[in-house]
Amino acid sequence: MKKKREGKTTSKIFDDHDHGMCFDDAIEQIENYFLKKNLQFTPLRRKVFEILIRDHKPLGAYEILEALGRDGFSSSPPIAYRVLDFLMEHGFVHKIQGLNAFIACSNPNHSHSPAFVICRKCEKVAEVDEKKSGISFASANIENFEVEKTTVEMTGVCTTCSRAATI
Amino acid sequence: MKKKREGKTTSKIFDDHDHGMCFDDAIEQIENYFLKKNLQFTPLRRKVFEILIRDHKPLGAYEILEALGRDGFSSSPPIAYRVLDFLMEHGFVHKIQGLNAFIACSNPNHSHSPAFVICRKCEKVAEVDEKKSGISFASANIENFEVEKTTVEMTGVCTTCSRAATI
DNA sequence: CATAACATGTTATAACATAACACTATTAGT
DNA sequence: ACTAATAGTGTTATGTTATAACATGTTATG
Ligand SMILES: [Zn+2]
Ligand SMILES: [Zn+2]
Ligand SMILES: [Zn+2]
Ligand SMILES: [Zn+2]
Repeated sequence: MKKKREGKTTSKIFDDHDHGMCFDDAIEQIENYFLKKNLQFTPLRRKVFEILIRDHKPLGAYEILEALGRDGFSSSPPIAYRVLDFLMEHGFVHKIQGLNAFIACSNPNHSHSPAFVICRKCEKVAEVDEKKSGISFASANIENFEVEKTTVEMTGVCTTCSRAATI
Repeated sequence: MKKKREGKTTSKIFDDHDHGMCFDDAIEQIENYFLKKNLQFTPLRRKVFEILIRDHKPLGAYEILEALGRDGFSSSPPIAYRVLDFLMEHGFVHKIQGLNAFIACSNPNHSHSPAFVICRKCEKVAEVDEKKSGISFASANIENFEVEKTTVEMTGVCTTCSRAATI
């Protein structure tokens, strides 16, 4: 019995989402990055990234594994988790904590503290930057603490879904 | 084989943590709230809250279950999850997504969007408010989206731990 | 080519969470 | 007080997410 995230259709992430780059651009960017950093963009890593960037929505690790299996790759859990960890280290994938799911970065190649907007009805997710979100981390200096990583997720309902509900 | 969160000592949450209220105060506040709202502060709910407020650190659901078992309560998973859901609904408990753990609220009885500061070394957690965190949600109005709930967690290293590392 | 470092494959298991249903206790009407 | 409805708890089973440990393959380097 599966939980959520199964038959949802995908399109633009929210009406005003800035796709930023298409599939090909994303692949090219990650290729260049790996080349520059002397990292191996192996078939497995490429495939995992392709699966995530394909329709650019959050996928659970086991959904990614299924997709890997369909494409002839091994599909035991560590395969996915290892590659996801690697891609996250280099900023090409983020984890959505509130969904236990992973999503391709909308804005790689510049260091950033991503924030996510998550519709709890259609489960679309948009990655937004500080300015767009209205959240500022700039002054997030807690006394006696060195912040290394921030998790910011805003859950709610997108206009499309709230309109649909009132029809 | 257990994972993290096992033998850590507890004291104040970070050096400058404002406890806000002691154990007895916390219990009194929750009692009053339940009374006012005509909710049942049952022995089970009281015990779960006591376990969490006792040393005021994040606990996994299964740690709470163990504590319940030790105190003569049933300790099958739904027991903990149901009570935790209930306490979270009413703002007395928060979930720390990055730790899959639950913590008693440091500032109940006023609606708030909590932010958490998490030391990845000692796993102490402080609940901070917007001003203290330097994060402002005030203008977090995303176009085409109604934000209902925010998750903000800042992970890093507290001064105590970073000092300990350089000795 | 040796060898070290990196990457992947595999099995097993840990850790976290919920579904479904039974039973009990409390509350609300009559 | 009786009864029905609701809320709370108990129990079993299972679903879901993630990691440990170790084996094998692959790639860079001297
Ligand atoms: Zn990003
Ligand atoms: Zn939506
Ligand atoms: Zn709180
Ligand atoms: Zn610390």
